[in-house]
Amino acid sequence: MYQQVERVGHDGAMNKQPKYRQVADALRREIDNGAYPPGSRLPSESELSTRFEASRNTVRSGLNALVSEGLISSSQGLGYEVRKHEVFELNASRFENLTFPQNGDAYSTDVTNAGRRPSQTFRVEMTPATAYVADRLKVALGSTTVLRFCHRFVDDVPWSTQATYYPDWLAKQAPRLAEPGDIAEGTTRYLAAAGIEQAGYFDEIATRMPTPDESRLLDVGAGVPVLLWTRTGYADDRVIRCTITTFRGDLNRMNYEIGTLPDRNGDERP
Amino acid sequence: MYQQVERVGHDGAMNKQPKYRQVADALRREIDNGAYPPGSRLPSESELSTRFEASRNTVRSGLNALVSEGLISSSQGLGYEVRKHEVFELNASRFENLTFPQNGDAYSTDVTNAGRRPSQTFRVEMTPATAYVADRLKVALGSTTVLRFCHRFVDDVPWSTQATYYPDWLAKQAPRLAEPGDIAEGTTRYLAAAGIEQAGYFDEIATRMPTPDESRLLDVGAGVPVLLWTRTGYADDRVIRCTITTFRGDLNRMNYEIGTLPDRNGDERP
DNA sequence: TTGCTCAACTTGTTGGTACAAGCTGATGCA
DNA sequence: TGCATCAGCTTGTACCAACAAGTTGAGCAA
Repeated sequence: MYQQVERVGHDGAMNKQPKYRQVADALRREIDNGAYPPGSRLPSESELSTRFEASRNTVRSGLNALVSEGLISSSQGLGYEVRKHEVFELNASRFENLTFPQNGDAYSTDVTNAGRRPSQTFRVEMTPATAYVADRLKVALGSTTVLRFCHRFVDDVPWSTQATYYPDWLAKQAPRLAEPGDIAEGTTRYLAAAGIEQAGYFDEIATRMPTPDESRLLDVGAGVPVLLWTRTGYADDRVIRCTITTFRGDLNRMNYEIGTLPDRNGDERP
Repeated sequence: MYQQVERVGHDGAMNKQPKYRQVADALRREIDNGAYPPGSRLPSESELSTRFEASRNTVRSGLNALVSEGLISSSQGLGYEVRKHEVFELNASRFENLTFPQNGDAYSTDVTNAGRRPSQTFRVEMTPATAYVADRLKVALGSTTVLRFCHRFVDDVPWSTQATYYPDWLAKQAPRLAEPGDIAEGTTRYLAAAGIEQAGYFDEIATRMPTPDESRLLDVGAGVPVLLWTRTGYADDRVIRCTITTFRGDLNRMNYEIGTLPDRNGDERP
């Protein structure tokens, strides 16, 4: 039942692409052209099967490729939808200082300023340092750290997770870090009051596909990478914290302003 | 021929996961445990088919999920291999100045310092500004820009593409920008000699799955996102360039040092 | 009108088969 | 010995069939 689709006379150029890829390429082209705008639904598998003279499985392979590219998503019973991308800008270089109302970064402020509604769940726990965290905090692997963990939402859509690790010595010096509740005035301000002023930080940005855990927390399907942001904060020569933030890659972009640059106004798309 | 694998007595907990997902989860666990270390080969589809008492198609679905996660890769005739991740660090905040030997960023220097061999192909062309570039360069959509394009390799492995766009007015002021050859002393130094000194820049970092073009240029298969780095350079109030760099997300990590921080030495893993 | 059921759509899962095509090592010929 | 060939492994592509399960709207019942 195998049939190689050679269509030489039909296509002009020698066409050695497998059928499922032809399907994917054709649909991708139509999506790019705007024939299927963001948010619209694609024809059903059986319709595409008829159109491309291919079996349902072959069409599914093609669609699956587009899902992996992050171009479309599917839901059982509903069909395939062209994905929308509304990117949220994160200004990471704005130096953290005491004027920020809460928790070290400008999440709530930025989201509210964008006219969206922020919400989050929060927990505190003591946890042994993983290799990654131990390296950055300059503590022994497995030694105790205080973890303050946020799961953040924008308009009730899962947006990011943020895990901040503090070394044990700092938690002794600033005991409220290890207490379960929120720190009303913000951790940065609280630490400053305790004599710990963050003087600089080191940011690392990486990307990869989400682990199953991350897929669950951020509610991302196949084809959406995560953006990993690790910020290690220093006061003098001491590491005072390590913050690992996981973003949905399709909804976020990080910005850094360095040196002298004019006032920015207009917004732009990816 | 459909059979739901309910295995209640066997598994204890109610097991409602589809079979292909059970396969993926089991293999992921074994890879994480080190049973299949990076670079090693997985059992063949038919062996897995026997082990999991599933059809080859079902096993392929499970393996496909792991490929999409970026955990393994497959090659026809060879089998499935657990992916290795050697991450290359890119220090993006080191302020660009005249001491850099070439082309605006520290690519060759960094790669050579890491004991790897850099190589690149290069081309120059005049091209109309896309919406993305026009926005950043503050020029009209479709107006002429000079594009200087690099395709970069590390030890002959495709690593990144870098497209730098210069506005037309700048190319008139610094005509060698539009000439096809390399600028020996580096574009930054050349522009400084022409009276254009970059005073600051604005960086944007995003991630997504590669387009087919990017997959080809960077030689990435399914499951590897790209890291997009856009740097817009300013001199006084004028935008002098916009550089869009595309990295393989599995091989690169970007770093920013901001504020005062101690000397860093030890290296670390993701 | 309101609310429920159900048919008819959608995609998801699992099985089967067949052949194409890439890789490797054994075999055999020169 | 050296080289070409080929058998036997691997994954890749393509088809078929059947049933599970989520969604929606039509239509009937209260």
